Amino acid sequence: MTEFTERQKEIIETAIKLIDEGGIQNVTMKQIASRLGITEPAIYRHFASKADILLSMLEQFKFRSKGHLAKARSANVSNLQKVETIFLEHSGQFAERPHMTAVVFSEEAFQDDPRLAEIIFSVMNAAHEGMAEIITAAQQMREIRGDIPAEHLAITILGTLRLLVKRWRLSKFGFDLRQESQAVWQSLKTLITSPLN
Amino acid sequence: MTEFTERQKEIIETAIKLIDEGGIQNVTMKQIASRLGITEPAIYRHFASKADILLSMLEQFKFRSKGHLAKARSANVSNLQKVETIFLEHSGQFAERPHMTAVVFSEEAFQDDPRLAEIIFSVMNAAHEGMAEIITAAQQMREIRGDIPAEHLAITILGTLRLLVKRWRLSKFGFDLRQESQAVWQSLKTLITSPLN
Amino acid sequence: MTEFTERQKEIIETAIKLIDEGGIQNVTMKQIASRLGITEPAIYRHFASKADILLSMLEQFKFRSKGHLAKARSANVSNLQKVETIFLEHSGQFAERPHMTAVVFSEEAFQDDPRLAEIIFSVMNAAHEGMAEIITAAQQMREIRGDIPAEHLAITILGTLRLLVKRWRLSKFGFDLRQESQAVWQSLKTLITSPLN
Amino acid sequence: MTEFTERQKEIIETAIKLIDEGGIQNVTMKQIASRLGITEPAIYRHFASKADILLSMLEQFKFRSKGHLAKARSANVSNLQKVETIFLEHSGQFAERPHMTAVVFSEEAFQDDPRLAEIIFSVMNAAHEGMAEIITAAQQMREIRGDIPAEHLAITILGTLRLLVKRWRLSKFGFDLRQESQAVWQSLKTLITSPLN
DNA sequence: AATGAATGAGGTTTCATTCAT
DNA sequence: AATGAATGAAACCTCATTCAT
Repeated sequence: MTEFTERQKEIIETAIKLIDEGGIQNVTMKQIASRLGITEPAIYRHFASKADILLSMLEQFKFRSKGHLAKARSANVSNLQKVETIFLEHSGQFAERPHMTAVVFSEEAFQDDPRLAEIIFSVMNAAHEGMAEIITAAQQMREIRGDIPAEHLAITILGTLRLLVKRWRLSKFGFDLRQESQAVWQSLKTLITSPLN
Repeated sequence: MTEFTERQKEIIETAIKLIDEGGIQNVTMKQIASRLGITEPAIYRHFASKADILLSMLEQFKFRSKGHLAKARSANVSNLQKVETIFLEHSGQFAERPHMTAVVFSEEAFQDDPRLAEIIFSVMNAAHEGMAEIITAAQQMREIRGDIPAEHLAITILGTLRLLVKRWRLSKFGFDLRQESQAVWQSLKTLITSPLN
Repeated sequence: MTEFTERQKEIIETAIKLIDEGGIQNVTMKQIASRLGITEPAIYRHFASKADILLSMLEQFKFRSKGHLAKARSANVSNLQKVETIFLEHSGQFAERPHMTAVVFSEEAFQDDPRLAEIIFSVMNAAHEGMAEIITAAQQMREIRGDIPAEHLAITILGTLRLLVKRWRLSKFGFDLRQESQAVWQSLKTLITSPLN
Repeated sequence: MTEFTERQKEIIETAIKLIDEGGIQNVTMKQIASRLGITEPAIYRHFASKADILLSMLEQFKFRSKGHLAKARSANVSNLQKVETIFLEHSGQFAERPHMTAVVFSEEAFQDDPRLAEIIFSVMNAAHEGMAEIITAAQQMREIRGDIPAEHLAITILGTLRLLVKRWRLSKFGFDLRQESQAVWQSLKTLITSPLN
């Protein structure tokens, strides 16, 4: 939605990297400035405040997440495949930008600022609701087993994804996330499709 | 393991509450002191540093987690029931001490201190390995379906638990965690036990 | 004296308004620029420095004050009427440009810059001396009572004017300054003309 | 009313001196600290914020002003003498603490902060109303001429006092304020007592 | 076991100003 | 005549910690 200037993108990117390296506490105006080779006040030409930087960062993340979800939903494939797409594209997004995992799991640190907390909340909710909806449809089409509430399956699938990414991060990106996601997805698929009854 | 004095327990408890209320950034010596009605230097009579407080907090958490795991494993019940016990007791532990959920999800904030990060890592690992081990045994006893790697099932079960607790927290403890855990567990059980083939 | 370009006049006017709204501390290059819809560096095309803006503002004020004083003195009327003219024209000047009252009462804020302080000092002195001179003449002509030093009467008259304007300002311009000045002047006139002895 | 510790008194005193020397803009935490030979953070042990320092300063001033007014009013003397007492004690207060004049005339700079502005406003109002009340009583007792509204006389007397003090300050305390106040008061007394009619 | 006073390091932000364009 | 990007200095304030008592 919002357009960012080159410098703004650089600043956001730097903030993400800093979170990755040392958590939210590591994101200081001084650090951002020194990484970009400018002084602290210079940052204020591009963002009104530090909170604005984080806000923009999360909004960008929200925007992308929404995009992935919308794309998956509108695809002309079976509902089961939509679930697969969401699962794999989501993990693919992280595989591409490993730093970003730090942001997602720093959620708790954003609970401080209501505006930031709201974004986190809405992203999680959108993912959950979107997923539950597709699963419900899949169950009606008998693509996914119907003996388990869609809500529960949504939690299970997203929870699995999250923990997988978290473990990848804790291992310091020590395995191939894409490959592992594929394997885990096969297991999830087996779980949720049999028995079809 | 380690014994704590009354004051130390109070301090740790206060730190947990502060994390709950405003994240790690909310945990300052000033806040802790004012909550306990003492001055900041007084805290140093009980802990050598702030890091030590957090360390003790996490060690306590680790100690309890280990206890639950060990208890579940040594119980004289089926392996499937052991998994159930771990799942339900874990969520029960959170239901009893809602503040604690904040600590678990603040993991990321501990990553900059190697000692703290290590504890987080080992708790998560122990849970994962313990779970995988029990699942493997269950699969051999044909209590849990064998067509899916135990590793994946462990991630799915623990991931589901984590996300459920996270959602409980985000909802500001707006639903009955114990009840919901029971329901979700029934779904998980259905998923992992059928088809037995 | 000095001629100002249109932009310069706008800048000075804006500075006055800003002082009115939030005191001297509110006068920043950023504020001035944003009010005029230009950028900060643009201001430097019109004034060499911020101090120069304030200096021009005060010089303009000094110029006008001098004008009023000179006009009153050269008028072909009684000395008492000259005093009246100064009193009423001065308050009329404020009634017309209420913002300006803020500048007069921010005098103190100008004391750290010697150039600014000098202007304030000379304006006040000119008013005082001019007033005292006219009063002395009036006393010689027996238009104003002679039992009180002209110096003291000057302080009383100017002090009354100042406090009246100050009260008008504190009341947020809540009464009609012109009308009130007329009334107060009648009282002052009564005070200084009787007994003539 | 409020009791201050020794350090708090020192800090307030330092702030007053700093205002005296370079206006409100000169009052910085760094300046205060360096004058007291301590570091900036140390100040925060004694006052929660810079605004609190100024607030305390003004409250102290308000407290003293109220005291002088109350004392004058309750004295067992004629109303005219009460007016005299207020006039002379007020100027005496300044003569004793010349720095304080800077604070009074920096009023405008306090308009920024509503809490500070409120104090200034209430001090001025109390002085005005107290004065007007006493003058009214004096007029009823025929101690002060009755042909002029008490309100106007109050403005004239207080305005004279203010301008006198202001001139003393602008002259860099170049004359004896007490002596001059005495002289000016004699003039004022002559003005407001004759003719008694 | 606790306090009062203080500190060094560092946080975010604002300010007047400069410079290349 | 004006802008976009930047800067050095300085503002207020917070943090974990220390030390004498």
